[in-house]
Amino acid sequence: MTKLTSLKSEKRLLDRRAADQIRSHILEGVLPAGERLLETQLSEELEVSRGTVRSALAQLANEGLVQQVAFTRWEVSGTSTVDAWEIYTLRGALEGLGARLAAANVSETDGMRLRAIADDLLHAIREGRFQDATGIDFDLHGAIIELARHERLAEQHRFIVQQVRFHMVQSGFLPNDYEELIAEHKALIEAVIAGDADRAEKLARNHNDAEVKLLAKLLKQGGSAKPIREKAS
Amino acid sequence: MTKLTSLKSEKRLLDRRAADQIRSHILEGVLPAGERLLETQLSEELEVSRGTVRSALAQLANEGLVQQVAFTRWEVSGTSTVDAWEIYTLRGALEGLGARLAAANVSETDGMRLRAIADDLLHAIREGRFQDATGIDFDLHGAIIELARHERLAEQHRFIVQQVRFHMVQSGFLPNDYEELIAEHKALIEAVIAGDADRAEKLARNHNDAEVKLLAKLLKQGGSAKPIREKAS
DNA sequence: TTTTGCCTGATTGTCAGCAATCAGCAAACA
DNA sequence: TGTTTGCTGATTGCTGACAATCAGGCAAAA
Repeated sequence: MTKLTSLKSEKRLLDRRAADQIRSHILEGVLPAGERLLETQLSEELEVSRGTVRSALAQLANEGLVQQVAFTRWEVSGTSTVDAWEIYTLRGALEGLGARLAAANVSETDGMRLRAIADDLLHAIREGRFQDATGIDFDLHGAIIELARHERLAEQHRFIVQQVRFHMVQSGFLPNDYEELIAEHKALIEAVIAGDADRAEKLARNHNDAEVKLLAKLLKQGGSAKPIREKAS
Repeated sequence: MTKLTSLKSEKRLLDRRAADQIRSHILEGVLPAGERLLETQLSEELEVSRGTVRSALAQLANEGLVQQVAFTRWEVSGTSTVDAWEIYTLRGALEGLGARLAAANVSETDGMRLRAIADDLLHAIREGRFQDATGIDFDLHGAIIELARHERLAEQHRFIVQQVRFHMVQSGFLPNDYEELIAEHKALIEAVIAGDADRAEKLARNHNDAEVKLLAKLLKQGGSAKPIREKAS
């Protein structure tokens, strides 16, 4: 007899599924920043009522992917340089805590798992599959956070990773030095596996430093609050 | 002609106001953990439709104050020792980042403002107004976060502070050494004012250490997942 | 006595329609 | 010609009613 699994997760409610679909479209760049979202139109396309769409949009607003102007409009949010700076600094703090806790919890099988993911990442980069590499990168950080066994931290981390993806889609941002990326990851997971909490935290926090410093520099220069177009044509 | 002010903030939408009311009741302990919430009953008491109540409950679920079992029930969430450990560790990480950034931004007037709030706190404690003191304590930490000029951090901080309040209400927790509390606050704000980012971060992170260590100890001993009653009588 | 199946009242999930509000345009006016 | 004012179509906010689902009780079968 194969292991049975709860059906609860399958039987997702309509509003959740509607949110899933709209979210995918946003994170794949089909719906660009500033794009207006009409409740009626969405309800027709998704074949659900307007109330259900409203509930879905409210969820996405909580995730920061859309924003509403009361009585007027829903639109896809835009991410500015300031937003990017916020996202990466917050990510550093969260992953720092995660790495610290992970180092305290890590088992031998956990360590093997981390090394396996890092290996996948290495291969993806070596073979030029950069799209895959980005996904595996997130997986690796997610795996470390999982080891922290901290539900709220995991929740916040999922949120911030989604924000990172959101910003990457909108800005077309990609890592520019894959060799350094690999080296940093290797050092981080080895520190976690060694149980060196201080070092693991420091490495996790510094992992985004290149981006944060670049963004801070941009802010000092231009201070352009919202370079991404705010209104759809 | 007196200065006019925007009505936008007043004219809050019905579902937001409904959420505000229910939230107050929960955070004041009127609605204890595990208390069942009926959409129909709430809609009658608040004199709004069930749909509006649903929207309000969805917001509170996002804030972690209530939880729903699909097709079955809404209830006020309970906070366990594990939850408390999560809340305080997360708080440390967030306030650490906040203090670091605040130290980089702080102006002279900011410093005076912080010292004034710390003074209020001192007086409240000396005069035995411990209820007020708790509020001023949160204000002080909020003021530091504000100096970080980091909208997402501020948002997360508001969330985690609400969780702290939620847990305090449910567990009846209160600080036990006010003298140490005062000393720690004083050291923290002086480090921020001095612009010593490293020290400010360290102090902010260690501020919760006493609680975190106590909670970690409790977890190692009992490991009671959910001591707060799960179901209402 | 225990298990199984069914039924029922209660509660949540979804829908379609009415009410409130707004942005933009056009007419009236200075 | 530039500005104000009132109108209008479009869109969101809210409501009441119907559909889907569930927990618990009761009775028949094992």
